[in-house]
Amino acid sequence: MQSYLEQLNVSQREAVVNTKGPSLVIAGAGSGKTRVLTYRIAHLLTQGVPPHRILALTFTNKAAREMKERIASIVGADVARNLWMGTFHSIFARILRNEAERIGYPSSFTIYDTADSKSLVKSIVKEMKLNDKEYKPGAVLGRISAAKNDLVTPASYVKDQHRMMEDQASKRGLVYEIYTRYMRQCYKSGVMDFDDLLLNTNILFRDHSEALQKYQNIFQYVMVDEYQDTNYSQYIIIKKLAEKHSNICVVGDDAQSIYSFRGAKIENILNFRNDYPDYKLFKLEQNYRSTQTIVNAANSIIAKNSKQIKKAVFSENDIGNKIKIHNAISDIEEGYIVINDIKQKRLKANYEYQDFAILYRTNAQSRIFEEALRKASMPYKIYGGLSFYQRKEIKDLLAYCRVTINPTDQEAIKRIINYPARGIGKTTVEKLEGAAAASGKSMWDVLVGIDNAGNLFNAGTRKKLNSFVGMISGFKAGSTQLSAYDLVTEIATQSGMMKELYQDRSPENVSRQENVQELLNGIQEFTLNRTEEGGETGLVNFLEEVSLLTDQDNESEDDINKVTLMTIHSSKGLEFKNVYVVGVEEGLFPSNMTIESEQGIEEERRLFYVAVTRAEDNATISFARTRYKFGESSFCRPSRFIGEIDDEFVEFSGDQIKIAAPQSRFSASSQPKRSFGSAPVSPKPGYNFKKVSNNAPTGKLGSVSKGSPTGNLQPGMTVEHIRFGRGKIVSIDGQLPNAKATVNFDNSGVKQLLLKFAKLKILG
DNA sequence: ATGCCGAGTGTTTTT
DNA sequence: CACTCGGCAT
Repeated sequence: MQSYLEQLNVSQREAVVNTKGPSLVIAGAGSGKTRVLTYRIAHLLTQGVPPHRILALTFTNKAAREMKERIASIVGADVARNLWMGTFHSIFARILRNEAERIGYPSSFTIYDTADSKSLVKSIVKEMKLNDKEYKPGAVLGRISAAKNDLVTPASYVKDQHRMMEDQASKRGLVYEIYTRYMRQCYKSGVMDFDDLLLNTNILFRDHSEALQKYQNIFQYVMVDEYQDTNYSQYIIIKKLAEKHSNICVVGDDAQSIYSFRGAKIENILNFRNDYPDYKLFKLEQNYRSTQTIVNAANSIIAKNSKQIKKAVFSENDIGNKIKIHNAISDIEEGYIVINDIKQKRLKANYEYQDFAILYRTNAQSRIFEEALRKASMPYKIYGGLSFYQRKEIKDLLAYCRVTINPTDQEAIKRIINYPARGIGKTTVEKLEGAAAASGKSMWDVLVGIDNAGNLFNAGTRKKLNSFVGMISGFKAGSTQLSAYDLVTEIATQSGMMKELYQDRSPENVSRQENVQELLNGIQEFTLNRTEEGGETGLVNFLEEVSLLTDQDNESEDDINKVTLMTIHSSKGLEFKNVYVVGVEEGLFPSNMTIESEQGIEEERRLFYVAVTRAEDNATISFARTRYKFGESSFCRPSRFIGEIDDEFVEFSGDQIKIAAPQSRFSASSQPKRSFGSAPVSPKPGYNFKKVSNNAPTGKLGSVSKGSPTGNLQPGMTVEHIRFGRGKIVSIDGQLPNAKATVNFDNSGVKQLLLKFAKLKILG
């Protein structure tokens, strides 16, 4: 009966059974954090706490799902399913859907993904006639998002001197105005973006105390996973919800706080003791995951950080192997080294493919490993490419669904109003947008009343628009009669999407057809699951789930025994027997974007800590001395982090490279600048230049390079191929590596010569 | 209104 | 390199 308690060590058990009052559980990497959370919930349930009075918040759907399954296996599925357990976003989307009217939203509100948000920002920038070079959608959206996560509304944004100054400094002084319009537009469209789900929950609780009280009463116990990753908005929600019963338990590890870029405040966990002075502290310090060497090495890394909660993570597992550090000549070679190592380990130590993970700082690094794995015919899976839900055909179909549920969803309308092509062009859409903005109505309302819109549109256009409205209204009518599956099937055919996709059997179209079919299957599956759980099965609910899903959430069965490739960020919470941390170079990891500030470096260091602590048996680190960036090869030097691991835990493979201490930030910033070098080349007239890359030379001479690395050319060097501009490679005599030229001092002359020469001789 | 082509530009990380 | 955008041609 109580057997689950016996599976815990002393501190874990303490954390599980002390359920009253505020608790802070500091859980070192691999210390059984999930186990504590699940058992704690199971413990509450066996003590008779009704499941629906427990709120458990996670950051990923995957974490929530796994926890739910584990709890179900202890207390039974029918109890577990009534828990309020899920991601912040999904739980509060659910609450907002119930309470939407209180804050002026339709309960059928739809959710904008990042692409929708960017597109909206873009049209606002355009509408305001601002320079889109300065007001880049991504950057502006970042500012808006940061403001929302700090609960700064447009009105208080203007008064926030710090923000305003930052905006002015980056020549984006009007962000506040864009923010204002953005909010207004979303409100008018009945949509929320990701941040709104949290912001609006805050607004709901701030302005409607009866709503707050309702949920305060329901949630007798509040639990939060990965508390170090909460932002201010989330922090306030939790604080308010837990106020009444004070049974709040937060679990996290300050050493693994890696999401400050999206507003996470490590202070939330550091200051927990100030918020709840009568809190109990539980420290989980025994790591069950990794070898002693890995744990100790990781400790030596994180010790370099200043801000942290003191803890002594230790392992009683085997000592294990030292962390191997590979020094590769190039990024390509790094790929081979890693793949060969996997090959050998797999054979020698009987590992399966799934026991290996390659972790990198940026998604762009995946390609090289992908290629190497493919060449070696090893199975692999990549996380973080464009996910299923971001594919065009899926977004299109989902946009139809969104418009059906919520016709005022403007970005969704814009996406499908002319897809498949029905002769409603850009100008018409712009006029519609203008009319909507001028009248304060939503675009849909303008569309519905199009015949009264004066002579803004000619009769032909009006006819087309009316038929679009008719189609959507038809879908909407169907939405009350048909099951979600039948409705979406209907939408796919009636809209003409199917016809478009089935008009030919090109490979792309076939794959699109399959994707649409997969989405339909997904709806079917969703309906079945929800029916079983007694949940809601409407299309709204499906859309909500889908909007908050990430690609990690749909792993298929045949993806199991494969080598995993992912960013370090997405590896958090996971573990693998063998981990390769690759591209550990200055400028890449730590990223150039972060090295300006100590805070930035500390976060990168935590990221490095996360990477190394994913490993159970072996952690391998590698760096390359040259790497392709922007289509050009450039020199790199090993990351300062490599030098920060205590020597006793590492072992260099091949030449040991001295890891220089980072220099002053001016010189540390990186790779040698590429230079024109002095670049006389003596191509003889008559050579054939052949275009190798997509783009022809622009006429700007970028660099002349020797072999692949671009470096400072010295007189006397032999040049092997020539580039113009960025990534534009021109071969001589049709052969890239064989064309030679010699560098001499005459720089400008050579530029001219090359320029002229290239222009004349380019073929194709 | 749509589509192709060259040119320009940029890389952190993501619920 | 990969992606997007603007311009020009259809």
